Amino acid sequence: MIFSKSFGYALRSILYIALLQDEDRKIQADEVAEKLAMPRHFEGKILKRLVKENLLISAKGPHGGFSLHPQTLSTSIFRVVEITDGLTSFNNCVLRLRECNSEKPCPLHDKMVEIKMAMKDVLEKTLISDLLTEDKEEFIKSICTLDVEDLLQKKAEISQ
Amino acid sequence: MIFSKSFGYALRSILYIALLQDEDRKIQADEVAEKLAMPRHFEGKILKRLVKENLLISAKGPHGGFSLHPQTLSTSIFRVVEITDGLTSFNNCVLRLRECNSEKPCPLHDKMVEIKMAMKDVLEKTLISDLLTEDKEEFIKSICTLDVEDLLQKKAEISQ
DNA sequence: GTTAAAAGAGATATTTATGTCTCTTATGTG
DNA sequence: CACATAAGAGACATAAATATCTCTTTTAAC
Repeated sequence: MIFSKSFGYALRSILYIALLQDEDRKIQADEVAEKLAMPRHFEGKILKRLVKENLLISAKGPHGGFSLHPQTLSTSIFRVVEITDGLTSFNNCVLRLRECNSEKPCPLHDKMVEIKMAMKDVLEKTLISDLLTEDKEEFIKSICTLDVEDLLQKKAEISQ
Repeated sequence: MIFSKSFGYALRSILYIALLQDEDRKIQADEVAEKLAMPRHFEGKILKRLVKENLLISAKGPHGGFSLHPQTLSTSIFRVVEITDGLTSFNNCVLRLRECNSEKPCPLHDKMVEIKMAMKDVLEKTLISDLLTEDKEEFIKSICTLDVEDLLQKKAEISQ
């Protein structure tokens, strides 16, 4: 796969929190894990990392949980890839040759530079905010495996 | 990484064999492994697979070894990726959501289709023959970690 | 047909990514 | 301050990719 499974977990978590957070309500790791069908503690580590990287803000204790860092909506997908997968895909030779560069290119070098640049370009230009849509219900369906009705209802209950 | 380590081994092996094979001389797995610094038996499995997929031809016994299947020069890199890595990168959602498609797209779907198509296009249009150059010596340097002089000399000794 | 060379095949080992479990730390609330 | 809640952290487990080892099969050459 192009990106790790962790990347999928990270991005979906961010989007879920972006959509369902509220001034009155932070999102708990338990909820994210359950609603998005992720392994609870594995996801916990990813969220921790996202906090460390200033994409999320966390709060311990009762009514604690996660919320988006203010600047996260204008953060690129490329940044998320960087955090979960690192930049080796973009910086290193696909044939994994140490001495491959524009001076001493491997046979695939030029073709791959073309592909990588195109990919990087799309990822850098796509912001978290670009991925959110108006239709919350449809959106949540698109990143959840579970039914969404009780979920939106739950949010309504809490935020009122 | 975009492609597996196996892909690198496979492609480099094919290119090495393409370059150094001769009507008089097949290339042994031992030689490929040594010259391209690959783990001998892991590479053996990859070569076996390439034989099964009709990219290489093998011969057992003394003076046996591997040679290119006639059509391999006009085979695309995409085919090699398909053999070593499968097509999941191209066919599946990067967020690994089962129900992601053009009807019910995940938030990244359209962007990724764009990226994947661009990548697939380059890979399909790039043939093994496109990667080979006239300058054999430089070429071998570009896919080997070792010095090439004694290697070309060896070939000269054998093929005369 | 014996022998040596080389691929093929299967068992096992290691590494990396992913997943689970348990305990600790911090904090809001009564 | 006591307590419950939720994140954080570290030990341990499993799965998948990569790597190694040993044995078997095929075949050319004598």
